[in-house]
Amino acid sequence: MHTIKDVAKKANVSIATVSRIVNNQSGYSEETKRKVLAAIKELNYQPNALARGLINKRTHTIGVLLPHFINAFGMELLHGIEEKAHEEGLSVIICSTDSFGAKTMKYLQVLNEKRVDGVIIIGPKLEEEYYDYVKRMAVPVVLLGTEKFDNRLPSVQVDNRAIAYSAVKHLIDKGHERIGMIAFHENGPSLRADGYRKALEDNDIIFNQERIVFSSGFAFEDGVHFFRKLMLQAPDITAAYIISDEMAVGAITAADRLGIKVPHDVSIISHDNLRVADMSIPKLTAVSLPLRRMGRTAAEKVFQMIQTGRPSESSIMQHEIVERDSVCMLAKAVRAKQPC
Amino acid sequence: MHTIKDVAKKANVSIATVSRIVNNQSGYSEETKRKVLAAIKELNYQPNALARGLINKRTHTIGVLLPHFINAFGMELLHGIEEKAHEEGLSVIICSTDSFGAKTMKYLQVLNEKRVDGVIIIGPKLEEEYYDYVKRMAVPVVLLGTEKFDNRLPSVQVDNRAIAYSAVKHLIDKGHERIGMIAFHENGPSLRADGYRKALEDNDIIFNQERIVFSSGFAFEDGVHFFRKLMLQAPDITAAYIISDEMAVGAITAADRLGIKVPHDVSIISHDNLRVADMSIPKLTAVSLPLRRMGRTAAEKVFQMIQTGRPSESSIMQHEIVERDSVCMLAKAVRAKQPC
DNA sequence: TTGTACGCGTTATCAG
DNA sequence: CTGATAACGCGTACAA
Repeated sequence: MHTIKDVAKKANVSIATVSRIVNNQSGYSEETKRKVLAAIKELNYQPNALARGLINKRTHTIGVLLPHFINAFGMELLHGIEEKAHEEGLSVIICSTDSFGAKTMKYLQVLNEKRVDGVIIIGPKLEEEYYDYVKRMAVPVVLLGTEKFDNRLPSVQVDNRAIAYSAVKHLIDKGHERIGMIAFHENGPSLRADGYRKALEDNDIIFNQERIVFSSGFAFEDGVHFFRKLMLQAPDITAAYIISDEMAVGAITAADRLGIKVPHDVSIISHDNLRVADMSIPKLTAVSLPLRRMGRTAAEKVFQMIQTGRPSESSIMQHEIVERDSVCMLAKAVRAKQPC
Repeated sequence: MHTIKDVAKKANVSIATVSRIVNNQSGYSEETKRKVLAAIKELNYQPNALARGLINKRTHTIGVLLPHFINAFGMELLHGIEEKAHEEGLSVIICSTDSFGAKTMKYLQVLNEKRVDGVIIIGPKLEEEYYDYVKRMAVPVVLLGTEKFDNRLPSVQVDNRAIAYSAVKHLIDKGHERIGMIAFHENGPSLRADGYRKALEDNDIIFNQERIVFSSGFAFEDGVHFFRKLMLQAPDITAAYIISDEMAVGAITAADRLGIKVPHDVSIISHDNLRVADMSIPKLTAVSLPLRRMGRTAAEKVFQMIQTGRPSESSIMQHEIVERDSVCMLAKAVRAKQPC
């Protein structure tokens, strides 16, 4: 591995001159430029980013903390981040912290030692401990998540209350009134459950506690388990809002075993709109989240913050409903005609 | 951000002493150690990895090149890599090169400039250009893939011919003889198609060109498209080997539209055994690849190479067949009893 | 046990 | 236009 010195020697110039040319500043003749470039090519010289970072105080590297690596959800976010980051000349170091555990502080330290230029934290919430640490790191941090948010730090999110509202409203517009929900069990009030309730109230449908069930996860198995529970508690529902695609697929499987036909007997609208939504039978009508773009936006924010030095605004991303085959009109007259 | 100097000053010792303590070498009294540690804690000192890397010539960072970021397949590999790498104190920089394009050389350069300690390249094959470059980088490189392999570099792979053989054999053992296959279209002979053919021959079943169809991708849509094509070309098959889970799910969807019941009319065995395999209806019988472990193994290899300085052996990982509900016995007598 | 001083590969500030 | 030379933050012989 050759250094700038080797190049200087081979080209018969000083290292300062080589540096100028490499960083294309001004102050050299065409002639020397030619010589130096030739030497660089011949020696296959690559500047040492460590030395550069040491002096410039910029590493062109950011760190991404993401819990629950496995699922497609985080994947999409990460993909968006990576894409945008590389466009801006930033490398990304991934730190997968399954279920946001004790490892997180270790990762944060490593990122700090490596002097990353910024950090993106994916996750539903930010532990106080992490917040204190990144604050001391004094580098741009942006939060990327979908649940609560922490307005001490710039973030990119979606409005979960509005999303739930949209989803339930969609069901209502299709003629449903007895609507169930599989929500996520968390400490404190759930924004999604709120949105669900509000949508009902705004449409003069009375809220029934029996029709909402709280899952402990977002996976397929949770879907089959909690859909069964839901149907036991509220057998009269004609539709359900289920907060993840995988769970929705699980629900369809459970329904199948229960002899319930989707959407004929009960319509299902899901959340996220990942690839599976398009692969299930029937295809899932879902609230679509712009995951990829959210990742890109987060990367864009850190980049801006790195450039300007000033904090960025938070962003709420738009969602939309993608209609497919898991929801149908309730009215019997219509049902006959609809390809339900 | 404080430096080793600040610590030295605050503790009234030299930077050499601080350095010794930080890297816990020997040569200092308990007393000074206490003082220094106190100073470190107070100033919240974190060694600068750039400066360290500059002098130690080790960055404790590896790069991972992976094409087709999106799918769950690469995800699992990446997860395994990340897991093991962090266990060994290595950070991982991801470089996503959708469809292994021109960006790859750029990424390689960046990794080189950042002086990563090693590189893992995920992908079906290694372009000559990339090979030349990584060779000049003179850092450990391991290939992680599933198709061909390049014995100039250590790799971790699976034996695709053996896998296809197993899959088809499984079908044969279940009484099937007219077996179709959706293979991947590539330049040159396909290992999987080979294994398929060999399994047939070994069991005295004549190979029929019509029963094999070549897909241009691995996605759901490819599955629906090529399964239809397959059924058109070879309507008499009773089983099929399909080389990706997503495609298999697509095939089931296509079958559904064609009025073909899986596995009742045609059995399906798929490849990879990702999460979807467990989520489809019926659940997919599949050849399971130890993706996560493959990732871990790849990381382990680079780590070993970094430590020892000598090239590692290549590994062929074992596969297994996970029986679920998409394959059933052919014999009619049996079919009645089987939960097919 | 402890401190001094040099080098790692760059960039930037001066002179020339 | 060009070249010494001092940082950047750290590890490590070598000396004390």
